[in-house]
Amino acid sequence: MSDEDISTEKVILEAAKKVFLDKGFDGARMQQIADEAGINKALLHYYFRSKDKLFDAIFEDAFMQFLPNISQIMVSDMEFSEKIRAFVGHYIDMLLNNPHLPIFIMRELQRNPEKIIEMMKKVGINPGSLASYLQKETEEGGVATIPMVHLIVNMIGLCVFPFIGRPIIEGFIFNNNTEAYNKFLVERKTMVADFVINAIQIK
Amino acid sequence: MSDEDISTEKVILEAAKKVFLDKGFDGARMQQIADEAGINKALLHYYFRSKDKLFDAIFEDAFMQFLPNISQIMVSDMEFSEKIRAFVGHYIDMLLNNPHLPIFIMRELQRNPEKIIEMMKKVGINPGSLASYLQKETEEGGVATIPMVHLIVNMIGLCVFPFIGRPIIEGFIFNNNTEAYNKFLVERKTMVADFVINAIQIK
DNA sequence: ATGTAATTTTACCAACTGGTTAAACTAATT
DNA sequence: AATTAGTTTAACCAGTTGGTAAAATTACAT
Repeated sequence: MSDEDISTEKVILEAAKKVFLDKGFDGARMQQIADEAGINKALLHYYFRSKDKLFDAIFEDAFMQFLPNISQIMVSDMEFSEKIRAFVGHYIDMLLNNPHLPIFIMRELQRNPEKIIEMMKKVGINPGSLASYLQKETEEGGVATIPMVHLIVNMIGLCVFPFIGRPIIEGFIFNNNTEAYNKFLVERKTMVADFVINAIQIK
Repeated sequence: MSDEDISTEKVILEAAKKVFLDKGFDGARMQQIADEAGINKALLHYYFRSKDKLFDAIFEDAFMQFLPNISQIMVSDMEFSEKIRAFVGHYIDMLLNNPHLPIFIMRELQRNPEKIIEMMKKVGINPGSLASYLQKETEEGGVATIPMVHLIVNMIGLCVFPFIGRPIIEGFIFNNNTEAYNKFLVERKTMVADFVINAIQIK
């Protein structure tokens, strides 16, 4: 019982994640999720009573996965530039494994912005305290005095944007050459790090 | 006839733009667009035969508006750093006037990536030639040898991302303080320009 | 063997949605 | 007065969608 139970639940969650991430809540169909999971619609409602409940389960997981664990790296004892290199590398790697994550999160948060409050409670991190910690470190370390909030947004944006803007970049810049686009994404692991490190160096 | 005709069509288009940009194609309802326009559903179909046709009219406009006219500025005779400052300033200004544009474009292009081909035909620009033009200019001008494709994506990403990620930035970083978030956006006009210029300077 | 939970099958429902139709009304044109 | 295009009203339709109900089946555990 328990074995099958868990595995079926996981199969459903995986199928739901796939469909929801691709189509969004409004575009997703319960039937499609059932098909993807290899079960029928009735069983879907047997495990998760409603589309909303199923979606919530997916979204919470996805949001946690999307949240860069920036603190963990940034509070280590590396050189500041090495911290940036480590963060960018890890974060882009995660996005390469979950390319649909960013647009999904953004799309659904725009559909229901109040959700952000719910999420803030479930996550313990406090971006404010991290920012002031880093602000101090950079000021002491001969790094340009860019407000830390901007630096954090810049870093995340540089990592995330190429995934959100995939159709435009792949289609417009790379003439629909998927291979070139993927190579471009991998290149960015070093390219973005160099870019950021250079940007905050005092001349 | 012609007078009323044009004005009603515009009213519908404005209403449709508002609803589509906010809800996306899947989330938008024809009834809601009719209400927003202050007319009834029948008249909506009288002017635009179907939801798809109405959406296409909106999307094409929105896409053109979103496309940064990067070439125009970049081929002028300014200093390279001034070009960057001008581009970032103009582009962020446009986004401040159309804050929902980025997430709308990204969402709908993900829903129907083939659309990018249709759009490429309607737009004359060729990002490839611009990139090689700029590449030459920077190499001659003592600027760091960052591949121009990365530089362009970086610039656009730095401008666009704060608008796409609004709920996260406003909610998570600014504790839902909308005023602080807006101030942050305006700051970025100089902040992003400085950041990019610094990043590509050779030390 | 018996009971129990998981699963399928099938049929079904109510609400919603895009879209249509036709008749009537309005206001400006001729 | 007659015409015409724009617009409203209101009813309606067919397809889709989330969700339910119930009976039958499967598989496992006691």
